[in-house]
Amino acid sequence: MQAFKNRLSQYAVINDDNWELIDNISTKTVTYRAGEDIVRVGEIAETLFIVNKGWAVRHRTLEDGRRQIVNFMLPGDIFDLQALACLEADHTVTSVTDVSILVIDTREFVQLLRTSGDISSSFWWAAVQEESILREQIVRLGRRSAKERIGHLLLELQRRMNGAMGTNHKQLPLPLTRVDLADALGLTPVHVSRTMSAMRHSGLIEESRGVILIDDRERLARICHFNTDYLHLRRLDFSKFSMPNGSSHITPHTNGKANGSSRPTRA
Amino acid sequence: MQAFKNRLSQYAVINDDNWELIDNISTKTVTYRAGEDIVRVGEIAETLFIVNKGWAVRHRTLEDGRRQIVNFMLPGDIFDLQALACLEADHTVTSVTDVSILVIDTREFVQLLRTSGDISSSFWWAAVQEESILREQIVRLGRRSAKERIGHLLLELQRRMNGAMGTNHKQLPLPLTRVDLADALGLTPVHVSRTMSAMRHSGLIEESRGVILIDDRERLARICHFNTDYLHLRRLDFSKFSMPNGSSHITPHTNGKANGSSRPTRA
DNA sequence: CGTACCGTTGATTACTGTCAACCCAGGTGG
DNA sequence: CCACCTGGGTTGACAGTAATCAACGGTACG
Repeated sequence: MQAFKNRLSQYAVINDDNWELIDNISTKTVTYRAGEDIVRVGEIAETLFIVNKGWAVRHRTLEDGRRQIVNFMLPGDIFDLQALACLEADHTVTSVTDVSILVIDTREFVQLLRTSGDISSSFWWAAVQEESILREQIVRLGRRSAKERIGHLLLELQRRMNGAMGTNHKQLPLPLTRVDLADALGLTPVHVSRTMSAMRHSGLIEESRGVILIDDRERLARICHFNTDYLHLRRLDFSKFSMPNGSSHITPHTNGKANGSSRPTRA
Repeated sequence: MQAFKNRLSQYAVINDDNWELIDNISTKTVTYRAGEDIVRVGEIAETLFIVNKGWAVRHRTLEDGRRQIVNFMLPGDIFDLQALACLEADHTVTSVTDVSILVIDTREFVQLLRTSGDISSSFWWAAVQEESILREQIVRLGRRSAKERIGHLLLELQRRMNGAMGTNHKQLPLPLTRVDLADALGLTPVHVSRTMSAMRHSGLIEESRGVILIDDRERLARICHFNTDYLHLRRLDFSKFSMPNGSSHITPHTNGKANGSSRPTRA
């Protein structure tokens, strides 16, 4: 849960009662070895998942073998919120590294959402951010060159990893093969390899033993038109969700105006 | 609201009390001429929107002018659910045709979600479907040829329009230029034109005065690897959201087991 | 020490982009 | 009623990015 809390605490003001509620969510930890399927197409999920450690991908394979990675799931990411609607999974989720996953029962989770507006908001924010990342992936695939796609993705993953870990490193441990990158970026592994080596030669990135180093983030960001707006990294205003004064019985653990002070700030 | 109700009623069992709640949502109707911006990048939305009539697109333009359409908004589609998190819009929404839009106040909407589990579920389902459509767009852009992208998008739009209108036509009125299609599909207008004319010659589609006719849907679907699973067109099971027996005070208009019968069916 | 997996590089092909001309329908105005 | 204009759409010639096919090299591991 730590990674999710890291992520959240940077962007939202959560009071102690609510941190306690989050801590008390009853979870089961499950681990998978690298390359195992966590969710399969067509399954109806009964649970939500939060990545605790390791990387996973959501992907789809067409009948003729073409594979597209839809998004990467990093520590702190929640997935299958769609389980709440009890729908069939339309993609497979597979671990990339060894992973540990927190499993949350859907019914219990829905109850939790009812008890606290702040918690609803937290998860809602996470869902909005995820969707936003999907939209950016669409722009990446539709309108960027190979070099831009690679640089842009690396910057995104770096930002997200730092958010999950509560760090701000220039290094990015990247447990992905050229095939993975190609399948995420709509390219072939050969072309990814070629393009990355060109980027290495022009000093945009360095790479050694699975770790990417981006020395001049500004420069890479300029070249790739990377802009963090879509990650919604600003402080949140949760007042929309706070309970009206007349109905505090819905929220036993918080009072209606607890977050009145959390106006949006231009971090 | 009719289009949304059409869409919803095909996939969910909603009881009369809840239909009434939906009908009583207080909305304001706003109309825009073709080509006007409805939501601009960077704005913080205070409202939700439901498309009532006409088409709109969500899109983003890079600094150098490259433009990507992220998704199409058809009648019955809800947008800016992210307004609930009070976040800045990361894309612009623009009308394609003249449109009429229902505007719903966020606060009031959040209240409504609290009063009925069925209503929460309906909107949740819509949100999940939307996200699913985004994921399919990613696969389309990443791993499909020009011909497949075009055919696949046309089939999706046809299915969605029929869902919104409650019809099952072979015709699809398509108010999009080649430029729009190109910007949605990550191609150039010239190539879209060429590819569509090839598709016309091979009898995959017909086109006259802005209306596409897909005579042999099966054939086109086979060629484009189109599969409707991602649209989640099956009956929903809302029991996850139904209130537990002990807390019916939260849901004055419905009792806890009203939807016990809506098991998922293999339509 | 050989196998397996991954990354790299070269040669060639092909799909899609670019630039530019032309066409056509619809609306406007003389 | 017809010349004119405008915004799509189409077509051709050519260019360029990325895909394909294939060989080779390095590192990990049994």
